Amino acid sequence: MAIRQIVIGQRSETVRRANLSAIVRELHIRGPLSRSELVALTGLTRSAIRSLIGEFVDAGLVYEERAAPLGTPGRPSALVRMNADSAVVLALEISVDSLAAAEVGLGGEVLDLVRVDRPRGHSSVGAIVTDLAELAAEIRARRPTSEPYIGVGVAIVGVVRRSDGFVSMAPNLGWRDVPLDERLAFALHTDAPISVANDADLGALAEIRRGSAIGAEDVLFIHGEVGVGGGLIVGGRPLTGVAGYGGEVGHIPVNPNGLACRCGSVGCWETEVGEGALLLRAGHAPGGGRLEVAAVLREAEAGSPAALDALDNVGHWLGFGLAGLVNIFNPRLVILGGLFGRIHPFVARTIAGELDRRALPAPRELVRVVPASLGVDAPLLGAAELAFDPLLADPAIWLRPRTSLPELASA
Amino acid sequence: MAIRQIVIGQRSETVRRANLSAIVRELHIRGPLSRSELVALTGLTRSAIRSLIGEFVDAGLVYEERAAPLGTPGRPSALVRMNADSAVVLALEISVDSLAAAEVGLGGEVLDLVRVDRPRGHSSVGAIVTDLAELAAEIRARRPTSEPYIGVGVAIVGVVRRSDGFVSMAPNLGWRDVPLDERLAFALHTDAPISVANDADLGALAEIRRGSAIGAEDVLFIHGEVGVGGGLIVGGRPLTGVAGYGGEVGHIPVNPNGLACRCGSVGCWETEVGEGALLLRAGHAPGGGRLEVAAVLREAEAGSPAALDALDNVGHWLGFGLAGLVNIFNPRLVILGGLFGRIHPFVARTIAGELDRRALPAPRELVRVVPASLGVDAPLLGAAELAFDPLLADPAIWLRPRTSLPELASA
DNA sequence: GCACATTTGAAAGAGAGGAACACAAAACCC
DNA sequence: GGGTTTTGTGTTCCTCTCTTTCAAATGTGC
Repeated sequence: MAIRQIVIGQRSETVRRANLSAIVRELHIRGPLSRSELVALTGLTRSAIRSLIGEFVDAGLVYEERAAPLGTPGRPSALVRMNADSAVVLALEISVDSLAAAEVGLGGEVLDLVRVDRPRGHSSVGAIVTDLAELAAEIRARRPTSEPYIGVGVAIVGVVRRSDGFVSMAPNLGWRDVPLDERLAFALHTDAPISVANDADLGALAEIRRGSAIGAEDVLFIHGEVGVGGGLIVGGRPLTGVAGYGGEVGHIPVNPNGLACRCGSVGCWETEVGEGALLLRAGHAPGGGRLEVAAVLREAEAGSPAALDALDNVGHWLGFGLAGLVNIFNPRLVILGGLFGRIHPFVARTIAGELDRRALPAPRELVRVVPASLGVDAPLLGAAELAFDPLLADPAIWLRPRTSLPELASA
Repeated sequence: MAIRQIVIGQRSETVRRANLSAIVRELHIRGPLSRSELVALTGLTRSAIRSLIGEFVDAGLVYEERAAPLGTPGRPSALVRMNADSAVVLALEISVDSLAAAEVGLGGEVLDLVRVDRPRGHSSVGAIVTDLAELAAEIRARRPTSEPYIGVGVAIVGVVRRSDGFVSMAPNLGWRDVPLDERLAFALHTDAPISVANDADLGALAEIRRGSAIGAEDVLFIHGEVGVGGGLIVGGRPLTGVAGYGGEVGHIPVNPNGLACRCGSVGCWETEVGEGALLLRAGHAPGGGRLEVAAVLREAEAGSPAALDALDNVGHWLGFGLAGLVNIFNPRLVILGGLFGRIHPFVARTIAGELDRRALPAPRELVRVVPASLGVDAPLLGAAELAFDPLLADPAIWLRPRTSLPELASA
């Protein structure tokens, strides 16, 4: 019988897992909720909610607090609130010009956050891993308890294989084929599972969980920096592709007569809309970084024709590429992050014009283009969310082994 | 409490539905299976499979037949086989130059199929609906039983809103904003649910269910004809976008200096790779249709430089666009359908070259480009699959009301 | 203070799959 | 050709999880 198991049959246990997961997910994303709100959200009965919440309370992941009366008739419902300290993750970010680390508690509370500048250009894996470990140690030292992290999430400017956190390529750092998860596990002295993903993918995750795209199922997060990254949410799930390399929108060919791209191709989108293109056209040093971009924006505000022309040109190409993406994905929302978020006020009209001209009417009408709402920390917060995913997907695992967690008041 | 139900809590009934669905799905897609193969596939126990199969047998959807010994030791297992006549759908197709109708039974057996040529160019909705109804009546008349169809699926060259089968735009027919489902329901005199979708989307569905992409989770089906359509499968599910307009790859802008496209934009992919572009460059009448394309292919085989150049040019632009799509989607498979399937032998090398040059190494390595395996009927077969979807998703509904179905031998 | 609305708590009930055992049928081995 | 091995079936009882039901608790509004 040459047949492998593909479909997994469901059992009662599956139901329990799904329901526990739904409750944790709602609490984690929406914040404190009353039992009856949970009843409304999940469609389960009060009894079921009651018993499931009871288990979370016993495990210390959640506590209930007496709610202030809301002015509505009926017995007031106690608020169910996540215990941020009961499950904490470490989030790390390797960006073009900074490194960051944060500790985030269940429910999304940022307990601590450190970001340090990093010189642009190539760095050895060892150096960056060491720097990150130092940041992590700094945060760890400030932490009162000694509970281990339940997971580590890492955002990196680079192409990452999702299954195992293998960094296939990170041109901004000069990396190729780096098993980053292993290196970090060693440097951080941790057994916690380490998940690595592309920074734009994680920015998108953060935006749909905590930013301007909450609840949206079809979202394109386009992150501009030196290069262009894309975090694409399709039907509520991140587009990973067959090996996790999906979403590399920066290297869509858009201009057959364009410039050589560092990826080896010619006329990629990022050669037309990346930071370098903007600075060059505005008459600034193309390697200038964020400060130089800020200068261009100041000049544009002051009315400098060169700066305005450069922004207009980038806006044109941004719209050109976005039109194709809108036709392909029919998204509800396009979120512009990083550089694109900063220049949004200057390019919004140009982009809208290109979309009007080049996108099909039906998808065009439905899409809105907005700047990212989480700022520079979006990928870092997304890394935290990534680290929480196993807990959100199957909370039952966390309910059994841990019986004694820091106990907090429960009324 | 301003909260709407979003997550749906699971109950035992959900489990039952999921397991019934898994069984029907496997039988529908893989064909007859023994009980023990179903056990292996689903991970359920024999008792569970036994009782679920028993219900299907009672309902007449499935029957068991004594298996011939297979030469392996052990007691031979009875084969569980779908009863094709127990649930039949009607599939319809409105293509650029043909109309088709088919009757397909549960399990995918094509019971009857008719295809008639259609003059290219604009046609009124009424005329086409009438023609389709006639085809359907013809098939219906040949049918021995009078059981109603469980559903109707329609494939159409056009942009379709998935939720209700509203045809937003069909440039090949000259249609805008047509409520095709309503028109067909009236013309066919049927109460059966009617689902309408884009032909390329349905071609993709057929390819992952019955064609060359069985089991693949990330597939791009690119269908060339007068225009270019895309059926994109992401993570095993069709990419629909927020309103079902997703997958319109034909109108990705690829050439800023290109020709005006009938969509109103300039330099869309389909202006470079569509049938018109091929014929024009090969020195044929651009409106010539399939016969003219066949002529070009014969000339190319005979070594005509003009034909070869035209094919090479189309191959170049095909690869150019595909490179971007491969970078975005990181697919396992790109399937070329329609015109692109026919010219595949002539353009495969050119496409591969463009991909090598323009796609990122990581996704490039993982993708294969193949011609469609189902030929012209792919969208029609996909329409049938679309009509089966409700049954596959929740077979329980079909188990209760129908107690008397045509009974077939069960040993 | 009383009617009403809403939530809580606990016990009994129902639906679904799992585990274990006895039995059946075919191929293999000597 | 008979016993052994292997694979599959039928049946019964058990467990898990959510639902149902009823009584009690705790508010609001008049």
